[in-house]
Amino acid sequence: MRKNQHTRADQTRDRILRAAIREFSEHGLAGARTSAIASAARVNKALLYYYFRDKEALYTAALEEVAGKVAGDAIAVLDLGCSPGERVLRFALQHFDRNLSHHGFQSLMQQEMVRFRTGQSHAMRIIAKNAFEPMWDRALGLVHEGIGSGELCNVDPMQMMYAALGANVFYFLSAPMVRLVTSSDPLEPGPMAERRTAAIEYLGQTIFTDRRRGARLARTVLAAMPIPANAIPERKTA
Amino acid sequence: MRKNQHTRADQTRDRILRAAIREFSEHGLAGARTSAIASAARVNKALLYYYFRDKEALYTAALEEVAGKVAGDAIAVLDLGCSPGERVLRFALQHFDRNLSHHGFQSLMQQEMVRFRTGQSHAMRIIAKNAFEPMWDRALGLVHEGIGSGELCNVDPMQMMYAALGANVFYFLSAPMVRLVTSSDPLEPGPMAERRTAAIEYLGQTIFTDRRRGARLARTVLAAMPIPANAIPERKTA
DNA sequence: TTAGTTAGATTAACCGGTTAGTTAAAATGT
DNA sequence: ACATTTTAACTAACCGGTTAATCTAACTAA
Repeated sequence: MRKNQHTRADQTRDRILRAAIREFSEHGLAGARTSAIASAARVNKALLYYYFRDKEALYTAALEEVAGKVAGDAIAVLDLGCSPGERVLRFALQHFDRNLSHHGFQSLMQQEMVRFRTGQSHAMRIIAKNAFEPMWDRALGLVHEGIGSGELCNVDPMQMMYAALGANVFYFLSAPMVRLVTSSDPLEPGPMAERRTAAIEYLGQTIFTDRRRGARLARTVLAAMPIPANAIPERKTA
Repeated sequence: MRKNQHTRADQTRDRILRAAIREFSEHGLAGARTSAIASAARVNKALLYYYFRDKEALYTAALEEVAGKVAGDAIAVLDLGCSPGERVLRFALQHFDRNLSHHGFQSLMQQEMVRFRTGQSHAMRIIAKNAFEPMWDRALGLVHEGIGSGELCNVDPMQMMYAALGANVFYFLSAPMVRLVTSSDPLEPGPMAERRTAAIEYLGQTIFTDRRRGARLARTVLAAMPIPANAIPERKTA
């Protein structure tokens, strides 16, 4: 079960996968160029087909890699030792931070949702079962537990999740438009940090039965989880 | 300023544009096939190039059409005679309904956001100025007014918008995944109607200073705006 | 008459995928 | 210990299909 052997081959495969994630997230399946992936991975184009059956298999592999990592990180947070309510806050904040530091991942997922909805996608079923179902079950169970113990308000867990995660997705999705329409740039460190704080505080004030406790936990969580560095900076090509 | 002349030419142009919107929203700029657009519009391929310079110009035109319509509809709601708070609720509900009945539009916008963020897109600047800026200014002004009159809670209008619209976008975006992960389908009429109600009621309870008033207005708005028919049904191609 | 439209052939570029071959290192034989 | 064979990793060059876009010539409706 060794996943990351230090052999040269595995390093190469990994380079290809990373390059693929980037290319696909920026251009979609159809728009991505295999030659671009190859050169970004500093590899000959034919080598892509040595490691992966075809373009779509590479795309699927990229998707699974991303989904696996996202779900794995999330589950680690969901299994923390603190109270259910605090874990929900941490979960939401982690989701925000993932958008911030790896928003290529999020683009990839979003594009795949569109692709799947229009009825072309085998990958989705697989990553749903392997990655997202375990995560989702845990998240909903957690909210359930929090409601049971009286910590969280008694609302449909699903609806709570939409509120918690939707605002994050929308913030990053609309950022380019907001930058053009207003004079400030939501992706600049200042506004970003403000929004990050606001999102968690808002959540703390709305999902807890004891608002005061919610506010305090929000502050705790924000203090415990620092703003991550932007791991994969955007390259402005055009 | 006659926009929709009844001449044959304008009808044809319109058919092309509609077909383009659909094709681009389902497959993206790169994935869309001009031949598919032509045949969907029941038109010869050469005619596309009679009306539009090239594929990208057609794409841009499709985007402008969508943006214009969205912003126009939204502004009509924002300029209604009722109180600012009620108009915000109507605005949010309209946004939900647009996702429901024209979610091709939303896909198109989402894809373009990704495209723009990675630095390829002239269209965005144009539609931001012409369509979204007027809409956005009005929406924010409205919230401001509502806060001024004491109807709405004194929170950053922008943050309120993220909460109001984000959950909607995320609901539809995640629907395919949720369908696979849970046993219920968010896009079925039942869950859909439930979510629609929940979203507006939630908003009513969180943005108004007088929660009771918010709840009442939410009911009013829900009663006044019926669930629209799914105007552009999905065709499952694969 | 003329703007709108079709049919279909054609071109040129692009791009996914293949092929045939190279290199390096590990495995094997002696 | 050294020669050899095998295997895995990798590359340069190319092929064939696809696709956007053009052109010509004719047809049709207002």
